Amino acid sequence: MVRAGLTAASVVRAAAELADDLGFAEVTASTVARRLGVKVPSLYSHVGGTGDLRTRVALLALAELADRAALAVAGRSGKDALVALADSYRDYAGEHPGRYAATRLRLDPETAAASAGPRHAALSRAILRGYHLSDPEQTHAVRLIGSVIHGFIDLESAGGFAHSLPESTESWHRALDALDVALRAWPSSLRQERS
Amino acid sequence: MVRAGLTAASVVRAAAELADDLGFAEVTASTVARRLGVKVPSLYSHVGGTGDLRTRVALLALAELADRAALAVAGRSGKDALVALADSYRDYAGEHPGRYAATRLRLDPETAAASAGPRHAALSRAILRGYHLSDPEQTHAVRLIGSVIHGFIDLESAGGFAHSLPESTESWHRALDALDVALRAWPSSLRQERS
DNA sequence: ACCGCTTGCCTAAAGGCTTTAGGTGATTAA
DNA sequence: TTAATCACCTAAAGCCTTTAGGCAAGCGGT
Repeated sequence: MVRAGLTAASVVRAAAELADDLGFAEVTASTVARRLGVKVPSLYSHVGGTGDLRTRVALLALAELADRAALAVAGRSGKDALVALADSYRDYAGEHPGRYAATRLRLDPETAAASAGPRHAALSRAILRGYHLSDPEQTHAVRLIGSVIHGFIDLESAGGFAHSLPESTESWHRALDALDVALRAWPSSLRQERS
Repeated sequence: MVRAGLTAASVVRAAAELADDLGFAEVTASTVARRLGVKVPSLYSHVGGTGDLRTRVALLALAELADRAALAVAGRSGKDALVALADSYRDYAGEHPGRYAATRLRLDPETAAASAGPRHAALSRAILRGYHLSDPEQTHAVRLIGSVIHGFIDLESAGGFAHSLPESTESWHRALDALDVALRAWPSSLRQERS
């Protein structure tokens, strides 16, 4: 009997590839074992089961994405940095749809705190250095940036913009232009205005 | 043997309630049958199975949400209309988290076209009457509005903003203020600018 | 080189979910 | 009242998850 040489890492890698190929929902002990050419119970020595497997893929994706985003933002500022950050997310989602979907798995607070999640928040905050917002307003702005980026990618990947002109990439550029405008003219004091 | 009086509609209603209580992922033939006090195979006369059940919940939610949104927007214009539309989405997601999650189930194109989905798009477009954008720019703007609203609600419901000040409702108001600013100063010709 | 120990991967088995087939009793209409 | 319909049932097959326990591959010590 030739041993397959499984490790926790190799199992998770296979799960991540499977997620990208077939969708994150297809990541189960069963499908991963099949892909590895191994019987299902063999996974249980390396990984806790289907739930644990998904969590590990999420942590992997979060970390990979944070690495990419950090690299993209390094050496840029202002709108340049904003666009680089946003593009790194969208590109990652395009290349690794399953991993990106994994990114939004609900993690328990303890796991979330130990994940790369906080690095993502820190990157958004760093970008805002170019926009000169007060500290509490920065938090609101971080949330807006996250909403636009995540919301667009999610709708796009769900096929919301598919097969309808104009190109969704064009809309993406417009959304980032608009976000940049909004951040520069941050409306913290305009709350009372009527249109 | 007392008959339970199931109909397709009553089964879907039970499924929707179950989604709101336990999460959309818990909607299965099994859990719904349990909630209805009925054996699993009994559902198959009324509904096609787990997949069909989820699709029907999605269609129900899409229709309910479109009704609410249309009511909210009626008689308003400009920023008022934008805020009313956005709030109707967020309020619905708050009251019916499972149904809202169902809203983002991938439907096959035919089903999607027959759903209330197009009404949602039409509502966003209607709102933009107050912002005087050219037709192709309207499409970009519709996508941005969807991204901000959906992205925020999704991150909020995933617990992304939980337990960290300031209040997420405050951020929501800021995001809509910023969106209003962005729509009024729509950057269709500023694409070349550097920050 | 051999021997024993660790441990990786296996088979077996229990329990749950999905879905189809076919039966039985409750309701309805002649 | 009785016959027909149909709502809900039991039975059964197949897949997935997870635990328990076995066998043999490959390592460390001699």
